[in-house]
Amino acid sequence: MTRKSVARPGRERILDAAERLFSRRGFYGVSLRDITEAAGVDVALVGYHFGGKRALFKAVFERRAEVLNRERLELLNDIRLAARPGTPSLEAIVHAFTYPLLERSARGGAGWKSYFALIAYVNNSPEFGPEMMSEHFDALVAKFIAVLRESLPDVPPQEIYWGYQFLTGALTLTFAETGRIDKLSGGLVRAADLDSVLERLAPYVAGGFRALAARAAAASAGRGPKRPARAAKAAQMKAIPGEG
Amino acid sequence: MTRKSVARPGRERILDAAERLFSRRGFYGVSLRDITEAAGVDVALVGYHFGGKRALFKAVFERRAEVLNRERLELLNDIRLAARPGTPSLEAIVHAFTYPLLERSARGGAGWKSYFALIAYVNNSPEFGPEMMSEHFDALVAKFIAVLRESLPDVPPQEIYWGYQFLTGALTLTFAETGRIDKLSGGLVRAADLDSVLERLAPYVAGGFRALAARAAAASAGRGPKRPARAAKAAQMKAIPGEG
DNA sequence: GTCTATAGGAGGATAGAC
DNA sequence: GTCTATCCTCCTATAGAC
Repeated sequence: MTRKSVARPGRERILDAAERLFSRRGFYGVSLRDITEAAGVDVALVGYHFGGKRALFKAVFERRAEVLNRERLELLNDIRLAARPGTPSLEAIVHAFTYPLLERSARGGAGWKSYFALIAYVNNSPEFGPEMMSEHFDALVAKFIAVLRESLPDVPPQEIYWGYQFLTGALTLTFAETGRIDKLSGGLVRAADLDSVLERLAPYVAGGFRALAARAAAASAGRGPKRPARAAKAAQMKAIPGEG
Repeated sequence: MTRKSVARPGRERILDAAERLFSRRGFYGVSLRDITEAAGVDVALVGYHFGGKRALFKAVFERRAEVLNRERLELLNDIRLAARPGTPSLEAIVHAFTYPLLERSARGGAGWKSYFALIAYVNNSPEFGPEMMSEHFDALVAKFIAVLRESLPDVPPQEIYWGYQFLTGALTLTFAETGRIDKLSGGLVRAADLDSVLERLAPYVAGGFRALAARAAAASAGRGPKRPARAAKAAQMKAIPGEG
């Protein structure tokens, strides 16, 4: 018991502060001075530990990614075994995909909370999104999509990808916790109430997938019901003057 | 015909350039010098026309908001009249909510394309989201939610708000067009293919709302099926050392 | 590992000429 | 409405002492 409750070393304090600040104002909205001041260390330490600002940003993003992926993969395997010889329900698949994230955002502490807000920022960023999200999460996402396809064998793969895209959009906006829904609902619903999200996101998304499956089946059965008739008025788009 | 095809005035060129750049790198990722250089005007003009960088940002956001709201409200009224004496389908409501946006992002030109990417940025931003989105869109959103409630009279209002939250998350990630889904699907699905989104988002979301309705009905009928059993393994959360 | 000091540039804003 | 010129702050990065 030579070093019980050692002070958190500078490197970790920088990561913590960077995580918190990047998640609120993005990569460019935070200076190294902001971060190191919040961390209580000197600016020069960023160069020493990480090399530069961008490298620090990536380090923050990577720190918690693998923990999550391991846990999500375990859950996915659990439900596959439990469903044998059949396949897991859509609800179970989406639950396994989202539960480790929502659970940690809800009860993992402030660091995790910030981390998921950062995920929301990155996932919606044209600059960082494709590169950073793909690098750390696409391998796992591909596994989930494979299981979704097993559970929806007659559904064209495009439908699964679109369904996943809508899922990840809904999920990441939830992580952002901007509080807009609080205001909109007059306080009836709170963005921070992730237990409510946990109860609802899986059925919502499963319902969405089933609707896409039905739509695809109808569309392939001869000319089925296509898109809803567009109101004629919508076609008259008053462009801003001078814009093509 | 005294001034046919006048050169676009400086003020508009600044707005155009700012819209494009802000949508790609966010508020802090773009300097006034970046913007005015792209617009081909001097930096000082931003001060003259808008007052400052933040005011410019708000001006960009506001420029196209009311055009959209007017059109969406017209569509909403159209479908309400068409459905009389009943209420519109969930699909029709979601379609009216999203069609004007997706249509302009797809075929409104580069300015509109950037604008919706900017919406994605703002909607997911803890700093700008609640204030800017609420100010310009909440009045309209409240009207849509009212119609959703009419169409789902037995569903608790919280469910409608959650369903809306998931909808707006899916929609805004679509606007971001980061291209991640292109890579993930091996090119089978393209983020820029908004016609495919237009065909799928309304049924997906409608299916989601119906699933939330069913869940709420089951939950209120005595202790119905609660959340899926949490895999025990998920509880063991290996925290990062030192984090509470 | 941590700090001091500083280089060297980029940032937003604005006064004032035209 | 537009540009020139300039102020002063803030930025990232790094060399070097401890």
